[in-house]
Amino acid sequence: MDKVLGHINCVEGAFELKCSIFLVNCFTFGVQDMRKLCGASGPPRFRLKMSDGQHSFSSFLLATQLHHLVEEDLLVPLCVCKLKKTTSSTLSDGRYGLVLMFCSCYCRHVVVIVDMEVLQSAEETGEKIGNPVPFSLSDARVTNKSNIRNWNNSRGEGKLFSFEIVDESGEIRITAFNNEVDKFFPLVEQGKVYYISKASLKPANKQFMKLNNDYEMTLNSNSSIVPCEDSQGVPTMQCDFVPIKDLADRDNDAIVDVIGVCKSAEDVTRITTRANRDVSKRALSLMDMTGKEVSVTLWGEEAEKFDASGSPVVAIKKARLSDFRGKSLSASFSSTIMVNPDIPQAFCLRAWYDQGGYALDSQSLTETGPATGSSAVNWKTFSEMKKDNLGHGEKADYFSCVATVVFIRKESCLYQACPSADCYKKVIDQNNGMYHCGKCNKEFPNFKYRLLLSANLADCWDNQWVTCFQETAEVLLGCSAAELGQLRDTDETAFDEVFQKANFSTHIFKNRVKLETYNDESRVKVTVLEILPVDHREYSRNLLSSISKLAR
DNA sequence: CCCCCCCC
Repeated sequence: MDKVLGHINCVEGAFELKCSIFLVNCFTFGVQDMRKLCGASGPPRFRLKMSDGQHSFSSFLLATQLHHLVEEDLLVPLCVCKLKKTTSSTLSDGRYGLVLMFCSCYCRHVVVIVDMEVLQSAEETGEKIGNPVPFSLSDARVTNKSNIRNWNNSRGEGKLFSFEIVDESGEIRITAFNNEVDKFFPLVEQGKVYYISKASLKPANKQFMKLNNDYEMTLNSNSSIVPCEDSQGVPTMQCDFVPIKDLADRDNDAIVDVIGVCKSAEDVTRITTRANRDVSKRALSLMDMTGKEVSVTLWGEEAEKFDASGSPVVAIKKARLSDFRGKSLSASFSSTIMVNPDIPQAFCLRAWYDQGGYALDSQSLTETGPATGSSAVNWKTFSEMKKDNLGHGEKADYFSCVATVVFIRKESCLYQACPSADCYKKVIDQNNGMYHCGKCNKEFPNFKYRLLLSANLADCWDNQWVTCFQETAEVLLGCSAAELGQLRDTDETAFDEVFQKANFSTHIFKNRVKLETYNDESRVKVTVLEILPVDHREYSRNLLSSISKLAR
């Protein structure tokens, strides 16, 4: 049996049989299933699993004119037979393929045996020949493996990881949950080749699907993954590298493959995302023979483990291009990062760089320099923010301003949050000394205070309501959430003083602005990301610039 | 059964 059986995309031609001698191992499936399978009221049909000693395939159907072989006890498990004529066919309705777990996972194809001859009886054969590996997918190379991720939502909680596989017919994503994570996570390695069988197949949610496939697979308790030793001929990752210089002409949000020498790298830093997730990041500068550099941001573990020493060649498949600071790249969950990959383009770059490329006076497509004090700061007054419709685009806008606090809402500035380390969910007071967190789905005897401030800021021309979350609110009030909570509960005068002190203070506010719609009503929401002390030179420059714009 | 794609 040739390896062409059971490709990811199950093309019709894949079922041409290249070898005609098979060992019949066993019979499976009863009469009813076969009728369901055929969707007709014909005679019972027999499904056979056969192997050639190396691979087995379980979706053979015996043509009715050969049923006598079964009835005469000639075609029995372990006999050896020669298939003289076969046809392949596709089940017309994909649902049957799924219901029957035909071909283990994905294939709706069957091979109908039209003519065959029993060459050797079961008695003569004696035992199963070889140790055949089931076909469901052919050898499939793992191109991208995720970390283990936990989830927790209204439908429950658990852990999962996913990986992507490619063979000569296409690509598909496979996800493992819970028990299957423990079982398969250590086994699956990026770049290696496996036989994968008895996975479940389901239509992919196109909203999230980055791969070119309408389906995706889930591992279940019956699934098996067997490393394939002979991986020759299984395609390695195919990259279509874009020269760095050409990135300048590519659209924002384009997904590109890049390769370059890592000339420099930032240290890894921790940031908190808008979704309150702590994540590591590290930006690299990659350079190629076009003499241009571009900044690429790595995230999470990729950022932490990256080692820039020795200026390695870095290839990234599926990086996202952004127009932040000119042009820059970001690796995402679907990106594959390869350091010093074993490919010709990498050898070529290495040689070029070591033989003089390193000395090239390269230019970066990504503007660099400190965020404050450079032209990268997007200074706006509140009236400019409104006039320029900031935040009305698809993505949020960012701007900085110098403004004075004119009012802070004291009411509802604190909320009782879940005491778990990384959970900021508001807890429900059970009025029995316990507090319930809907996110962790647990009750706690305590809570932590968190700040959510609504403040009115004014500059010389206008004012604006803004939101400060925990960190910025603590800066604005000069007081921690825990301290403020304590004061509110014990010393109202001191609590009020905190607000009086913060009122009419002037700072640099770095903000995010986005139009948000609730119940058909749209309004611009301004969130303060950072509060910095006023640099008077900056302040003057900002004022002058605003005045001159106003004068025009 | 997830679905995060982040930061300026």
